[in-house]
Amino acid sequence: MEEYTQIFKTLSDPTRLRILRLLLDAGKELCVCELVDSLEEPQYNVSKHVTAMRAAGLLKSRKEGRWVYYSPRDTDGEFLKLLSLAVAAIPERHVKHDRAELRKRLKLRERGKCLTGVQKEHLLGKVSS
Amino acid sequence: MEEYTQIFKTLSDPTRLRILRLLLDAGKELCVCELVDSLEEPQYNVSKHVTAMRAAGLLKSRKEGRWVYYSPRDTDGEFLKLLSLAVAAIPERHVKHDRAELRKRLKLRERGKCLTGVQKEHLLGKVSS
DNA sequence: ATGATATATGCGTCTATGCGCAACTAAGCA
DNA sequence: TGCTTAGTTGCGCATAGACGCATATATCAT
Repeated sequence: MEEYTQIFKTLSDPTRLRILRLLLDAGKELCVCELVDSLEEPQYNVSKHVTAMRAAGLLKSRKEGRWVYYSPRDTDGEFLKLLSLAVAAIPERHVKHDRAELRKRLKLRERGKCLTGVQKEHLLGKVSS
Repeated sequence: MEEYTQIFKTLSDPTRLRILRLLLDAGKELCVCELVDSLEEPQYNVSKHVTAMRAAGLLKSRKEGRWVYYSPRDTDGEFLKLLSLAVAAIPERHVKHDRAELRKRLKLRERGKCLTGVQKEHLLGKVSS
């Protein structure tokens, strides 16, 4: 069962659950800096989380230039399909804020591409300089 | 989101996931000693896990004499309903053994009631005497 | 090449959690 | 009243995981 408990464990962290839900709602791949600005979590943290989710088989990634776009992995099995539906069924009020931040952030795209990094400087994970 | 991450965390342990799946498959409430003999996990361990699952809102319990019967809580919301379907969709080979042990154990019931405690003595959690 | 930028990762720390053991509660029975 | 039995709970240990910080990698621009 470890194959399945691993997936539940991955979703047992608020940041990771928010990431998956945001990606499911967005309907398009998002890069790390867009996730950072939407979730308002430090860059190194978001990066670690998406890496873990990718390892768990929940996300796939695509590198384009300096950017890495993440999206939900195609749900091959019935289990993952139903699990995604469950996550998508979390009432909207829990995800409203993240979605609003994402909408703002997506306005910075041009021709559908992300052209800049993290906008909220205090989320970079660097302290001085 | 903690309300939801808590549920995922609860299912991120193999024993707890097996308990839920077994209860979903059984279609009837099971007492602790029946779970112990089916899962072949120590009694105090199973007890702790079902207590945690009950606290997380996944199970309900009913006491009858010396026995406590557990069953999946009625899934009021869409989220829990889909989550239960996902757990029920875990391929059968992962739960075959537990189910076989449960089938054997249920033969000890009389008039639909459990009349005895843990049969596999080494799972009691007591060591000597 | 040099520097800037997007993302990833290694390390130390702190907290959370699962397990084994032992003691406890509660219900039935002699 | 005591003994047995089904289940629960508190404690200590060991491990796993999340975070912050610093640094590393990789790509692009000048």
